[in-house]
Amino acid sequence: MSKQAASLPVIDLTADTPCCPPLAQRRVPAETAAVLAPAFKALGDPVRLQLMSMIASAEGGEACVCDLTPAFDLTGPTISHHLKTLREAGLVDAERRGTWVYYRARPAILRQLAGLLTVDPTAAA
Amino acid sequence: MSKQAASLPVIDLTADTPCCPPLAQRRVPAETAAVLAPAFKALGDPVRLQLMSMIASAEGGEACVCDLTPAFDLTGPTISHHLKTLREAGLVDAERRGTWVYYRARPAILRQLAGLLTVDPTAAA
DNA sequence: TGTCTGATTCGACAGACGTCAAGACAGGCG
DNA sequence: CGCCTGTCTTGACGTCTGTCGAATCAGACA
Repeated sequence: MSKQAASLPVIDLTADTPCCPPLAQRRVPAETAAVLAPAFKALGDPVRLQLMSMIASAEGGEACVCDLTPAFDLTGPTISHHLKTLREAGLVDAERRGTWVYYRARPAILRQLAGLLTVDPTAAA
Repeated sequence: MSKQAASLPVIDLTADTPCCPPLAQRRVPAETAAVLAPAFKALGDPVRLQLMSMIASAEGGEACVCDLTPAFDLTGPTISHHLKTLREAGLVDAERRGTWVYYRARPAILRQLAGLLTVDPTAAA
């Protein structure tokens, strides 16, 4: 990732984000929207949504790229690109161990997003 | 981007969608991903995320376009375009009453999305 | 009827996105 | 060392997206 920091924010939502009163409870301020929208955007592709699920639901909490790639009818570079998108959105972490690279979900941000979308149970459908 | 459905799917997620065991619990099947990803995608823009919040948190559960538009530094057509995107994603409903058009959130799909992102509280950050 | 206001649609444009092939990089092994 | 396998980066291509101005549609009202 030998790039300048400008293009790769690598959001850290684990800590001081102006987090998550439910979307339907208080109006989301522009700054919060700017921070969280990229995470939703990252989940807004069917392939990435499945990748996210495969990683988050994997045994041991992590998944190897070598297991993810063959699950799709896409080339390796394309999967790698999607994983990079998830990484830059702060949704997953990557770690190289020997030959293989493992991806791990970051539950904190998932909880934030879920909290944002939470709806009062008394609200009608 | 992936495919593009003919034109206006206008997803109805209120009923028979193969809904929502949490993303981290069971791997999301391709069909479910294809149905839900567009909803996340619709929320993946800061303007739409704020629009969604303004609508969902509005008094009476609905918001007039005339109240939404001036909250942004964007033209009317652009706001209208974003609202159309939210509508096509099944996140909101529109209703014209006289001169004004009112938008109303659809809690059911918000609940589905929130459920998908739910994480076991025992999971570490 | 005509006109005014609010909202959407249309047409166009720059920029971003998803995808692939080809190449580069990293680590293991002979 | 060289070679192999797994992963990522680069460069390119076509499509989609966000935005605007202009035109159009829908009601209200005189």
